[in-house]
Amino acid sequence: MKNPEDLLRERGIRPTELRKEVLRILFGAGRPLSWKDTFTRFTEKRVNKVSLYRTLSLLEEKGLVHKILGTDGAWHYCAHLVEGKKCPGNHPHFLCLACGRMFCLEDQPLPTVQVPEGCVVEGKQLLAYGRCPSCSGTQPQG
Amino acid sequence: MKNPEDLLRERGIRPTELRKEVLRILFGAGRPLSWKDTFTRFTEKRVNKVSLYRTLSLLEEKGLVHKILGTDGAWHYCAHLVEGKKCPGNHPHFLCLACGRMFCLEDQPLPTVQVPEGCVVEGKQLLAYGRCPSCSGTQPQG
DNA sequence: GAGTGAATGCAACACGGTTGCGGTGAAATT
DNA sequence: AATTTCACCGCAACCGTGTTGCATTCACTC
Repeated sequence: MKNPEDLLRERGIRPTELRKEVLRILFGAGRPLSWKDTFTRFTEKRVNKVSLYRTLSLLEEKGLVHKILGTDGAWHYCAHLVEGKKCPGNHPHFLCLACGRMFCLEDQPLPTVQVPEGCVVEGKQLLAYGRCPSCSGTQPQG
Repeated sequence: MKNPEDLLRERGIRPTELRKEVLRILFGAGRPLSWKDTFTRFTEKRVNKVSLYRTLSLLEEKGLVHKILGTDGAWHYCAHLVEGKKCPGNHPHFLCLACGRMFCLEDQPLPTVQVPEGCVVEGKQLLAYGRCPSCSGTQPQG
């Protein structure tokens, strides 16, 4: 896997400490993180809230991460790797309403959506929500 | 079509003027309206913002309308009729990023989503977004 | 090392939505 | 009809997510 610095340089983004650390956090999580999730993982280093918002937006604009809107109204940013490549984001997601964690459902494609004549589709997202194994009380192993 | 008062009584909801008017607005629109959309349609009568939020939430809880989250983070409430029955909401939606209007795509079902073992799905939503015919500059008739 | 512009930090704001509480008014009871 | 009751509504204040404007700092270039 490429290190955060190289990933940033490839895209013409100046590889600052903040950006590298955010990438490390997102790749390390392996699932989409909200701004809040990311913020709380800066325990020691205390990051500025605006800088974090700007960094997440930048990474998304430059195509290094993808974002998904949760039913809680918060964007979740995802940078995990799939078969060595950055997760492309074109798949459904599952949001746990109890703990707020979001998961990528990478094995499934997004369906084709038929839109009315003249509509131009720029993107789409499919979100399932409910309870994750940890929160449903019906975990496979008891 | 039943009038708003009967619809409310059937569900054990006290049929106040505000609730009847909100239902009239939502049924009249024929597409999902945000709080803001609904608010601005009270031009003459000026409604309290909190009461409108509470009314929309109540109608949704009681199953008279369904709600969809837009990429702008705002909920859209829908109460239109399909073949004489209340629109059930289990279909994709299209959101115009330019004008903010949302449309139901009733002819299509929501796909089945395979979730990890132990996950409990309570709901799902499929949102396509982009530009509606009025905003895309590619309308069928010029 | 000086200059330059991007990146960051700070304060304040915008917007969608909620909470607490007090007043009002319609329905039920006497 | 008067009283009681309680849902409903309105007001003010607040919360969370995210943005904007501007000053400062930092890193890269020359």
